[in-house]
Amino acid sequence: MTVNDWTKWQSLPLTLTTSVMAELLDGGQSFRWHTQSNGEWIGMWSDCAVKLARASDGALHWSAPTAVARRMERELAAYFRLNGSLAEQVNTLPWRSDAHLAKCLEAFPGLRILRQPFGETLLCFLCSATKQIVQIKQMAALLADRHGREIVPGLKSLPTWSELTTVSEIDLRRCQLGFRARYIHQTAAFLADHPGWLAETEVLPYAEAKNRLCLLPGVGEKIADCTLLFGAGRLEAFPVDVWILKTMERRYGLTGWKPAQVAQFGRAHFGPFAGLAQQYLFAYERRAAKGFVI
DNA sequence: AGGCAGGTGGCCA
DNA sequence: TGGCCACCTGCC
Repeated sequence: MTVNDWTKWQSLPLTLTTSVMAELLDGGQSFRWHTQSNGEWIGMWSDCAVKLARASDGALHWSAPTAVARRMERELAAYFRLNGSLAEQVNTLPWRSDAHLAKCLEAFPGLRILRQPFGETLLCFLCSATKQIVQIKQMAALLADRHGREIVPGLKSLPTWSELTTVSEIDLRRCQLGFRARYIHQTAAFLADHPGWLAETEVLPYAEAKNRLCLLPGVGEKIADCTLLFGAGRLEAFPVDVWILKTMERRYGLTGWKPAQVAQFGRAHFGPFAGLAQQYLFAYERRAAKGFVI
């Protein structure tokens, strides 16, 4: 395939620093973006593929395979949540009375929550248990390469849940999934037995949707919250992982609190966009761990 | 070179 | 309810 099979660059109404762009695309929300040697990013979701480039002034531009180009504008708007006002949502967060939050917001200007396909988000976060981002990305890439479908030559989608029902647990393990293979295999079987279950769950109110997701093998509170936050636009979801647990202890004094208590505190303290706050806190704490800030 | 990693489920008391 | 611990295995 040649460069002519991709559209010319078009403007995406987002302006980001290099590091916020990396945090957005590669900071643990999605595991399907990859940097290329020329600094461009290439990302995939559903049957979409898109390249992103950042101009020196921070403005983002996109290009897509001509085969999927016609609906990309709409797809991009949904994926990057371009219709909701980020500034408005950020402004409702309690940054006025929460100095640490204010610092996090300042450190990652423009960081937002993605709106990824529900089923894929569930799949990726089923892969995420006690794994780092690099490894989760590898699992996802292997799942796509071996069991997904070709979007355009050289780029493959993740398998759908229905496609996963035909994949044995052994073959899943060959995708470096380890003990997660069983969860994914069993979840695929459950979803095959319950047609429409996932689509219904996607549109349920937050608490009900979360309860239902937690019925799936391998899905607990954390993975359910991630799936709802990054894959269903439920910005009130407040996933609590080891990083957030550490942050809430270190910055908010919640020593000895259990994840469920911290989640409840998070939703109460940060409000209807708690998940957005979570992403800023998460990004900040990870950067701090790398030694860039304290 | 080994310990550890964006958790969960299933045991025990 | 609360506190272990096994579960896989490829990176830093």
